[in-house]
Amino acid sequence: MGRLMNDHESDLIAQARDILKKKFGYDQFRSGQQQVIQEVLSGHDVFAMMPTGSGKSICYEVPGYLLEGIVLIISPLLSLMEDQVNQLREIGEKNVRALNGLMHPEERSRVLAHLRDIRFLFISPEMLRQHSVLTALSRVKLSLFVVDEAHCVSQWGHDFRPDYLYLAEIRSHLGNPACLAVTATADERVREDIVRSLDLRAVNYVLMSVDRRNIALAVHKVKSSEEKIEELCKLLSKVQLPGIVYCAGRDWTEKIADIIRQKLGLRTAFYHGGMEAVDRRKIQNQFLDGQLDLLCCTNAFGMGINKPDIRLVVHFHFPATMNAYLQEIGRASRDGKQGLAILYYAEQDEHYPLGFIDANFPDDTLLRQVLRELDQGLLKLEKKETFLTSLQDRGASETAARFIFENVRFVTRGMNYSSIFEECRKKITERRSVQLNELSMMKRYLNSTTCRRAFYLSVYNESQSEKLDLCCDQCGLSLEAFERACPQTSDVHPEQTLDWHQRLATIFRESERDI
DNA sequence: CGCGACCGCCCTATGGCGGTCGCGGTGCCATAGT
Repeated sequence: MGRLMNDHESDLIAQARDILKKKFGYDQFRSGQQQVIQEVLSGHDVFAMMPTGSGKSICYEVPGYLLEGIVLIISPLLSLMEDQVNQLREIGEKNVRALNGLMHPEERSRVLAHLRDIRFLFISPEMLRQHSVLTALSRVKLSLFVVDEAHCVSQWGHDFRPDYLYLAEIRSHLGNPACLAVTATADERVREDIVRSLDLRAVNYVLMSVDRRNIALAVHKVKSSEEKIEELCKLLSKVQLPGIVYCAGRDWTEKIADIIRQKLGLRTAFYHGGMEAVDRRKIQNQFLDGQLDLLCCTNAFGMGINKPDIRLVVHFHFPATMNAYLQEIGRASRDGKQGLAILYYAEQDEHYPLGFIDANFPDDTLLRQVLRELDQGLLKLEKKETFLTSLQDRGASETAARFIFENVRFVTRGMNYSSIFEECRKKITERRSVQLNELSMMKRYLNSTTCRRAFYLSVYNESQSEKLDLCCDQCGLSLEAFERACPQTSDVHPEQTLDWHQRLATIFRESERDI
């Protein structure tokens, strides 16, 4: 950073620029890319925080052509992997493969048998822990160990997807290739957590601003869900679309999609983790293709989505952390045009995140019971699936069941069960307090009486450079002002919009009658 | 934590009320059994 390049380094960069032109057709690196690539080519561990859409993938793709060996990319979602593989195929790269559980076992073996022909290999953290995979990979040279969407390490590794916490061990087993961790959102605590979990050494940080100056922000405090729906309808008839509505629960995504479709006639769909993979793919594609005006979804939607013209991100319920919030609103207006992020907040909404935090961990009674049964040999860790099912039968969530499994399995023989209990308790208390702290930061944002942007920037140790015209509700932004600055274009269902004004009038007449 | 679904109670009606209980969001992979 700021230091002068030596001859060797400038030579590498010249080569990198050559690849960028030849393979990807770009003349210049975008902000951040060159710095990351330079550090990667010099063999350093790099932590990069770059906004989505800034060309994160170039940062490992270009080095892939200059370094000897395989670029291994750890990717959190199978659908994302699929997209990433296709993108590389589109530029004519044949030596790119994914390795995951959806593949036929035979095909998987074939990939492992011909690793030397591969330049880019996409893989899930779970697959990476398989013996056969690890053995095969340890026999070849890896040029780079990329952790894509690296916030998952911190967000999911400690409970939801524990395999994320084994990446450091795996990397060391694979001869410690240089590591590139990339994400769009990680505050300082999350960054430290990622660096520690991945065991990054002498790490170079490339941190770009998280400020999305073209997204106006607002928090709208209400009393009830009914009021939210009313406000949402009003909003949707005034501002530009397409948009996303984030809800805390699956049921709400379906309910809101229904209401919007009926009341406003907008092309609306819902999306959540309870749906079949094919349906999810279908809805995602429809949204990307511009066949939908609005998508109501849980936090299942969004990772790896790069649709440039999303104009609106609504939070019908607030997310559990500021990182998640930034991640979600950051999906708006990637094309640089003006966008809007509006959050509806009712105090009772807090029960969602509180409930989620609770469901992540076993309660004391279950924990004690399970440990006693393990001690007496009534339960066995050797049969993982049986163990997990047994815990879930007693009311533990899948995550809580796995929490016990992961934390008990490596306990040394000499340890007695009451001290294991205390160890687990300690860990639960720690993790819970981390999550409660993040929630309380989120609540501070919601209740903030100063500039929203200044607040979230301060969470990332940044400060605001200059005042924006369309900043946030605390800086005087009103829906009317926003509407004036960004009038709804009439190409989105004008007849239904008119229809809605008539219906709104009818609703008001009806409610007057009720009073 | 707090919601909504469900149950049982009231004691002669098909409803309303209060208590209890379970659930809630994110996704990999395996393996057993057809």
